[in-house]
Amino acid sequence: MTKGKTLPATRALLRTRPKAAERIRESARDLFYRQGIRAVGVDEIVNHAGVTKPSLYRSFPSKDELAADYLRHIGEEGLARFDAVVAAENPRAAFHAWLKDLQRKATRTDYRGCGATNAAVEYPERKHPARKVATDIKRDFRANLTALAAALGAHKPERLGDALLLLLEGVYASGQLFGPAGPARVLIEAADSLIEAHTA
Amino acid sequence: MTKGKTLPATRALLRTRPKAAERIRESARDLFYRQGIRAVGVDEIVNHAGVTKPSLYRSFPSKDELAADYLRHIGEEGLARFDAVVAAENPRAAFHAWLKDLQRKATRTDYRGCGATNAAVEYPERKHPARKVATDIKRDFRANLTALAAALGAHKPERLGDALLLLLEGVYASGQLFGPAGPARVLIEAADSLIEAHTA
DNA sequence: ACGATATGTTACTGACCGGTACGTTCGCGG
DNA sequence: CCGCGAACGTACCGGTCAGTAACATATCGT
Repeated sequence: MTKGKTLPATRALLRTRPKAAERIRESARDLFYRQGIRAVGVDEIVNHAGVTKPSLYRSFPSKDELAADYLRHIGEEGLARFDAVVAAENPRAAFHAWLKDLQRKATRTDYRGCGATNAAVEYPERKHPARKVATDIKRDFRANLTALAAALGAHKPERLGDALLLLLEGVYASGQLFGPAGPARVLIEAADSLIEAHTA
Repeated sequence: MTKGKTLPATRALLRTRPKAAERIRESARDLFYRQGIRAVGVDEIVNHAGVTKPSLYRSFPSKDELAADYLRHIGEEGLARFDAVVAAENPRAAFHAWLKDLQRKATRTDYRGCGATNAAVEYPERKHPARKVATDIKRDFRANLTALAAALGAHKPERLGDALLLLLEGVYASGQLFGPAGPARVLIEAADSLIEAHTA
């Protein structure tokens, strides 16, 4: 015990996420996205994950933080996919493919929009953990759209980026309001019109 | 008592909405919009209205139906305002004014978007009373936008209407995500671009 | 085989949820 | 001024919410 630290390296290595926590994460993602965060209780999450409540609270300090974690995952995934578009050899084509993919998803009957936007709707209070993550995601997304607009040769990248952001948020919202025959069908031609107007 | 009906006219007149119910309606509108429907309990509503819970349940069968009533009010108000735009002498100018007004509201720090869209986010289940009203509102709104697009001389009114719907839903969502400096600032020029592309 | 770490089990808390049985006050017509 | 019904309040219900305490067991590297 003379100033012994009990193997710090081992401790660091064993810090890999255990199995129960990961199951909880996956269940939370599924349930939070499909039903909304407020609509899902922690009991439902642990049942779906096949674990018990104490396991949840050993890995996450609260339901709010679990929701924030769920949103962080959304943010990382979504922003990474968009970074690839911006950095693509042909940004125009890459963006077009990205739009087609979004259009396909947004016209499915069970589409639920953007989890981050939905979370901001559910938690208007700005200091809420989930709300804060959602706001950060959208800030980054907006910056990415500006970068994309620049890569597309826009005269005013911020303004084209914002116009595209309006369009995309519109797809997120209206995709879950109208079904497969919703307004998302005009997404690509509308995006093209905006791009055209900013690059002519 | 010979077949006496006890003054039917008087009864009909006294059927005017009593005071408590109207206070409840107003409180519900305020709280539901600002905080979201799920976030507001019936106790908070009746406290805000200065009445008691039984008064609420005498005028409304359930919280869900009160939420549906709140949305019906939103729908009537919003659709009436938009009908005036479509039927205006100069639809283009009337729509422009409508957009400016929306832009002004959507860039306020406490903006909370469209109550109907928010309700659909909070209640994905399609058979929920609030969700049903929200869906109806959006269906009518979409039809109104198509009518507006026709009045603006669009070659394909449905497609311009849908494009504008995407833009507007985008304003609703991003207005509450970004503050006053949000992407709603490009709303009018984006709408003009879309209209231009469909009327050229 | 050991010790540490991860997980399960059970039961519980206090707060809050939507909703209701029942008593009380008010206003108006006779 | 009485009586009667409409409007409203008091007090409560069972259920569910997020979160926790205490203890038993499983798993794994060494």
